[in-house]
Amino acid sequence: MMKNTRQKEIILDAVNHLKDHPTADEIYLYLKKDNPKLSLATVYRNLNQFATEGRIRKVSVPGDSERYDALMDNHEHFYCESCGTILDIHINGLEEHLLNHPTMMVDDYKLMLFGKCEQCRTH
Amino acid sequence: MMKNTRQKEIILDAVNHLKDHPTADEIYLYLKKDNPKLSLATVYRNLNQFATEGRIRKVSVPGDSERYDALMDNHEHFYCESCGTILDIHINGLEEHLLNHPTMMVDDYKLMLFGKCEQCRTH
DNA sequence: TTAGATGCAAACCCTTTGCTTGATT
DNA sequence: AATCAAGCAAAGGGTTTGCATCTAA
Repeated sequence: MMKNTRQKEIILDAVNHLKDHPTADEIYLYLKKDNPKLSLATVYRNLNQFATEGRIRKVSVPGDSERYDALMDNHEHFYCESCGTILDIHINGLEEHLLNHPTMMVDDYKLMLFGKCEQCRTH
Repeated sequence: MMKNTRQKEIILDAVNHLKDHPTADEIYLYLKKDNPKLSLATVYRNLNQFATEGRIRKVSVPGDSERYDALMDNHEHFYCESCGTILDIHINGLEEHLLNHPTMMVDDYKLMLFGKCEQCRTH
């Protein structure tokens, strides 16, 4: 069975606190400041464990590091091609649209939308 | 300007011929049989070039190698979690659904559907 | 006390790059 | 002849793993 460690606690807190879909390395650097002995391997191991347990989610950006998201409700991701920000967005009726394929039994999906965010479009 | 080489020709042919969304390495091994001097770097370089030119498409599977697809029409991908096969599928009205977000200007998207394919469900 | 977690460094895997040689235009 | 591409090997970057030590239960 799983043990509760200080590392697990601060890593999960960090994903919750850094709401911008951080990479493992960003989480590591963020925590390293106050926890100088923390190791990157521990960050990876725990993120993987949390993801397996369904406590957080991985967000893949093609050709880039894996990112982590503590928001577990139903939402999509928008990747801004100018500034690299990942925004959470909602698309009405998408889940039903995707899971109700006539012949395929789809039980999950990963979607990434691309474009320029509001900020980058107007500045 | 770009030069026409035998390597470019056979690599593009291979992606067209191997319709199962092969990885760079699979393409390399497939071609290596008849072209023993072919190098993996050449395969990668040309696949990237073709993708940039819009002649083929990259298909990302989270946590796996990049795959390549010569089919350029509008379709989605279904990843079978049992056998690893990637199937081409069509989802009616999806493009409009995704590109017509009320506030975001979405100009592209990547979608991967997950489940078990017909084969794996019935055997 | 002991199973499980951490830290560290090394290993891994996929992909890209530097450089010399080779081929196309 | 000039330029671009190929081949090879080495480097790169992100992620995982082996192992000794440490810590929660």
